[in-house]
Amino acid sequence: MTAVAKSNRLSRHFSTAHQYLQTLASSFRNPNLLAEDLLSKVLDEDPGIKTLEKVHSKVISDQNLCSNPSLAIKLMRAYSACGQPNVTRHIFDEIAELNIVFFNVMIRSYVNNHLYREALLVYQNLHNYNISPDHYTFPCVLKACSGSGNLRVGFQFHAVVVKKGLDSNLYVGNGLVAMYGKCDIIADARKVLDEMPKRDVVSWNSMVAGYARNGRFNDALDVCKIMLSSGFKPDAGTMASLLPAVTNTSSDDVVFVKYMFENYGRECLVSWNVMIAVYVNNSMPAQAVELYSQMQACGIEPDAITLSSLLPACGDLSALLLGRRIHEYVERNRLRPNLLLENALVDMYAKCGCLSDAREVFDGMEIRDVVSWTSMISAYGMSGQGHNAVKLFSELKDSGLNPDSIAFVSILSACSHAGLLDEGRFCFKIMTKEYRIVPRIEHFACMVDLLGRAGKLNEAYSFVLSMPMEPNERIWGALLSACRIHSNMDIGLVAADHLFQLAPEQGGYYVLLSNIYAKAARWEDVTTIRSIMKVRGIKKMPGVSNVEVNNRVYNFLAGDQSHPQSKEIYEELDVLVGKMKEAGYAPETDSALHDLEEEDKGIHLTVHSEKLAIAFAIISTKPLTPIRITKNLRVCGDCHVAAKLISKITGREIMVRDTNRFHHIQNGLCSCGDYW
DNA sequence: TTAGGGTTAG
Repeated sequence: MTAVAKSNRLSRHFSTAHQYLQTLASSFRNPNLLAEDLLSKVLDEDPGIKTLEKVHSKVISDQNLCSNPSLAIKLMRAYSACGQPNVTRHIFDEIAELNIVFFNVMIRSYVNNHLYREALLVYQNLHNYNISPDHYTFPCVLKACSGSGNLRVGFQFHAVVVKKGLDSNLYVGNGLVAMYGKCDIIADARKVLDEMPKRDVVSWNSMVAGYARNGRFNDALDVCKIMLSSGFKPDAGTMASLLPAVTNTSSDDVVFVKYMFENYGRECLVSWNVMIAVYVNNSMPAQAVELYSQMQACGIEPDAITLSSLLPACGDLSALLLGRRIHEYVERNRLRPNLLLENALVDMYAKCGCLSDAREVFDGMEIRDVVSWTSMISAYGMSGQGHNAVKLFSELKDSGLNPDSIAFVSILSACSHAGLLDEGRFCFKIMTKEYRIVPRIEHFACMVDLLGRAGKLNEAYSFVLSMPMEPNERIWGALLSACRIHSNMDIGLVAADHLFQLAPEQGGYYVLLSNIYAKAARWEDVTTIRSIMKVRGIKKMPGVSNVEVNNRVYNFLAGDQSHPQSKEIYEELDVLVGKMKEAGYAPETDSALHDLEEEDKGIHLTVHSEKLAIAFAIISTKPLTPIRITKNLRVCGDCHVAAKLISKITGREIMVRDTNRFHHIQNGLCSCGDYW
């Protein structure tokens, strides 16, 4: 009986690695059972590190097994799969008679563990043993080149491959296409592909990936079409390859990926994951959530990648109930620890305004990276808890991790929202001096916002003028916004002038300027701006408020009457306004003054989208249930006052997330301290 | 043996 046949026979009797191990002891007593077969089988079954170590010690303790090359190779592979390439190396170094297979396994172990330099050094060592690399060696070392950005060595390998006549090998050709694609030498990748005598789906997908990572969606698409006409069926890998080209892209591109998904991918989890990611990366969170429910209806179980992709959509939509369900699923299916997934959970809770839940996940993490810290810092920042953000930022610095550029955007923004002028200035200083991070325009925008909100308008303006790059819309926007808060006409006009050049179609800036004029009682100028807007056909983006009630997200526009319970909603609002007036509420009836970021001028303030969403939540949920609103524009001053009063009248906690931040409103007070 | 799917700011 051959070894394979014996092994197959054994595998019918012993279905798990655990059973093999249990039988192992008896195998030494029973000469009819070969220890080699048993150990070999255990190693083939993806053993965990503990099982692996047991097998390893058995091998070491037996003279015959110790010199068995097949077991040695399997041990090397298994350690690599457990993320322990150093142990793989240790075994490799002990082998008496090395051959190309040992070298290939060693190189692959390093590459799979991202140790590209080490992999290339092992390749160099081949010459000392007079061993020639083969068609298994090159795909691996080519990957080491692209992984380490070592294009020069990549070119050398290509020359060696041609010299050895290995360029006609499918795997080597695929390796070359992938290497050139990842090193952004797309023309060379294409040349290799075109000259390959034989191609498979991996060849095509590697080319698609090359174009996609260079943002060339149309070329990637053309390759898909050639692939189809050559008789190859795109698969989940094709979709996954396309993904980098389909972020913030046109709706046509999204439609095409959807077509691929519908026709070639509905069977495979990876395709669902890609399609969800495409929706999320193109600001289509509702479609991502919808697709996820279809996926569940099809009986396809999500994995950690599905959920990490979907959680940002929950955050965007403030879909807390779905977010919580996902969290429960993660716990139930033991998907933790998983750094990316846990980071996504922290962020989801933060975006849903659940700071304590976010902190609980953060505190429970075994390993945290700079993304984890940044998510938590910005969670505090968004909620106006600047001091907590500063405290956590200081802990991040002490943790041994280095805050990166994004972490600094978060902390600067947190300082700005909380009016922490000195702390913000300090952070900007250490970013450049201590961490040697070159400030990007985002950092400057945060500083302008910080200085401007705090009333240091001249300093903010000087800061803008001293910037090493051309100020953009965000910079002037932050300055104009600050000028409105502090009624600074001179600087406000300068900022507005730039904004009308940079973004002439953005209605919001015209409104901000008209607010400044109105506050200065320059009514003629207010009228002029209104007429300019009318003549140019400039409209404000309509305000939309979302509220999650009974597992569904409802949208409201200003003056919305489309909801089936519209009559009850307006009746409730009337009752509330009555009570609010008793409590001293006076609507800001002067349109120019309250016209911050709000909806259509023709509609009365009481029917702003936030108010409708609040009234709907009140009649649809049990008393004292917290209300969570998400708005696509900044909350207007009148709605802020109204929400505070409603929280006092109804005893409800009201959380409003607008484009900038959170307002946690309770018992008549807001977490922003009216600083926003 | 080869490709390919995930998290953070503004």
